Amino acid sequence: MSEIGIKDIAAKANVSTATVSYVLNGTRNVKLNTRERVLRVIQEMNYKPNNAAQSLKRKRTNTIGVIAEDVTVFNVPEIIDGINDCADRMDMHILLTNLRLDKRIGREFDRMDSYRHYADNAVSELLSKQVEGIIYIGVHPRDLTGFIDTFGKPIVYTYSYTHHDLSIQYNDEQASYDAMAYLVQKGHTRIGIISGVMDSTPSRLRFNGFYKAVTEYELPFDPQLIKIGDWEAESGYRLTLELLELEQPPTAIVAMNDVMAVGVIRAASEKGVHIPKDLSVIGFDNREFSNYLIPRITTMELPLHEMGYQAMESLALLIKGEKVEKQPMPSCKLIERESVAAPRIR
Amino acid sequence: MSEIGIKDIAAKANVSTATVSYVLNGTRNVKLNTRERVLRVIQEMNYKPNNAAQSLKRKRTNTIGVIAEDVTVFNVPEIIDGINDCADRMDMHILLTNLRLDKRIGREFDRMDSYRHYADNAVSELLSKQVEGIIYIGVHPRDLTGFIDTFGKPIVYTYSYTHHDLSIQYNDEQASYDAMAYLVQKGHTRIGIISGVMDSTPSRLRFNGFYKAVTEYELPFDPQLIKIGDWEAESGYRLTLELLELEQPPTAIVAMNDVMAVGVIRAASEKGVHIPKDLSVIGFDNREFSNYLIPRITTMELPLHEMGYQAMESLALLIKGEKVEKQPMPSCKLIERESVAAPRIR
DNA sequence: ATAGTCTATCTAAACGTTTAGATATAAATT
DNA sequence: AATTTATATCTAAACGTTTAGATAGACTAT
Repeated sequence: MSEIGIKDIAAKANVSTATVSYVLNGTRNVKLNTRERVLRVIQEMNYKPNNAAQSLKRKRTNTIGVIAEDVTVFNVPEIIDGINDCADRMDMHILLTNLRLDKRIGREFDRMDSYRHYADNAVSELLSKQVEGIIYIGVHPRDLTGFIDTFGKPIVYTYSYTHHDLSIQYNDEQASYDAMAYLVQKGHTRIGIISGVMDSTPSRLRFNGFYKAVTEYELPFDPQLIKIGDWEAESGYRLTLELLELEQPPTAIVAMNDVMAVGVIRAASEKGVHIPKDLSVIGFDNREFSNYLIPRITTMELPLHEMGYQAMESLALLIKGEKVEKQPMPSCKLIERESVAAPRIR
Repeated sequence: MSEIGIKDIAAKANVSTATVSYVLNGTRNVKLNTRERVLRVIQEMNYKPNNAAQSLKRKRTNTIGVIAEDVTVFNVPEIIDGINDCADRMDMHILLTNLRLDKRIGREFDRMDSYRHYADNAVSELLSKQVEGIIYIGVHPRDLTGFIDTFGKPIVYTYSYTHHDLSIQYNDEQASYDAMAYLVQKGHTRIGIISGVMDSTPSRLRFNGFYKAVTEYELPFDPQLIKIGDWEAESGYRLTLELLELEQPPTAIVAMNDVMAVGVIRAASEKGVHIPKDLSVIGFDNREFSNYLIPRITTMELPLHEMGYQAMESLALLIKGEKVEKQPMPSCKLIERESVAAPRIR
């Protein structure tokens, strides 16, 4: 702790501590003369108010907790950046807790009790730290809601699908629809889909967008074109091979993430199928590598920064006790690169 | 704030607040009987000590500040993960500040005063928040040292080269040497280098490792094989083209980062040079995409987690006022993949 | 000149803990 | 039984701010 306190300033400036506090916070008028004197002393002595004391008295910490399931997952830093960006403007600070879920309890999540244990702990510590609210970044927030509500602190979720009022998400259905629309506009009608695991909400939503496009554009619907992947590159590879072996292969493939798109490229390159001349590919996520592959992948960028920003905005509103009306979901943005072209005329 | 305080617990459990505090902190003996009673009441009322009050009295916040120049830079989250991992074990919390340097003042850093402004602000706020120390993650920490030392709080730098005692870095020279040694062991003697920008310390250190290997293994030294890049893919592309046009082109290339290695691959693929049969490539960083390219790039992985962990460990020591003896630098690890093979016999 | 208004500053209590020292009770020693 | 020692608990001050209410001085309106 800095050893010098408001008393030292008051003494040296020949005023009461109250006056010092007033110039610091601007809560009452202070004569220009004395204000300047106080400010000078503060400067000279390098005084910084003790935030612990302030928080105690003010009953406000200006701090929120951010719980991330794993900060090293690709989309998390960008979200944090968005949160931070907004927090900065509102003079809020971020107490970060990284659950390290994958590393601690493995990828299986078979032991949800263990997950709850870590999550509860994190929340508990943050609450004790007097955070004014919490933002949760991750895909496994179930059950957390009830727990936190016990303490009457607001919480908002990002990057996760909860039934909780405040779950900030991007418009997944629209994104998928837009990807299809883009391909249709390029002239494609036989479009293959490689999905993520079926029990994930993004997969389902993206299918919705897909079907919506199929019916709206009156595309011929062929169930053979729909392949269930698992988000990993290998599944993209394997399923593309299957797609290419079809009697009438698709002229374009939508992979529900860039990682699987990598598999598509690998399969195509092995089979001598040229991308984009023989086959167009669209990915999702705009992962950095998507710009480094040959060809550079056209992909749907997720509005991560915006999501973080919006989450912080909503949380701030909740903290102030204001109603937060549902905002429009931030939407994805198509990044056009080299992996899409018009289909060959046969 | 949770409305219930230690007084409420004390009242309901028929003891003084002191006793409650003792059972909470274990600072004095409390009869088993009463301890249990107090604990029960605490449970029932869902009481969490007010951390602001605790900090104020204890003069300890158990909080450190982490300043990142940009959390979205690829290596930062992993470092934060390491810090967090260690902090967890020591019951320390992390107050995160993201400078967003690139986004705020552009990539030029021509306005270092502006940088100082943001950095100073961040430090100032953290100090006011009573952090017990600071970890700085970034490459531009100059001048910060003096500023913080003013307040007598310890600071440790990561991922940056300072003359400050406590700058946690990995062994760059060794990494470069190891990369060379690996290629030599595969049979290469004509090895091209594509460096990062010359005025960066990593570039210089990696050159040192390179020269060390050249002399130790008595490789023929040809200045034509040394190309100065700028960390970007395009430079890797352009310089590889130059290298391939040499009368006697190299049989292997070390690119000082994976991004430039992408350029190497692009150039090779355009020229019909097969990797790894005709040309071997090693990158640095083990970026995620390096595993998705064709071929998968063999690369040097940076010990980011370990650096973060070590930074936190050292900081904790400093906070306790203990001397921290210089630890051995964490070293990089070669990730063997598909981009290196023995050179063709001609 | 007197009362009323403003303005600038001060006094002192409060925020919710921790903790040194006081006190009361029980156990051990004589 | 009287004294000492050990154990369990209590009392109250302190941590460094903020802020309601008091006070004093200067200005305004009568």
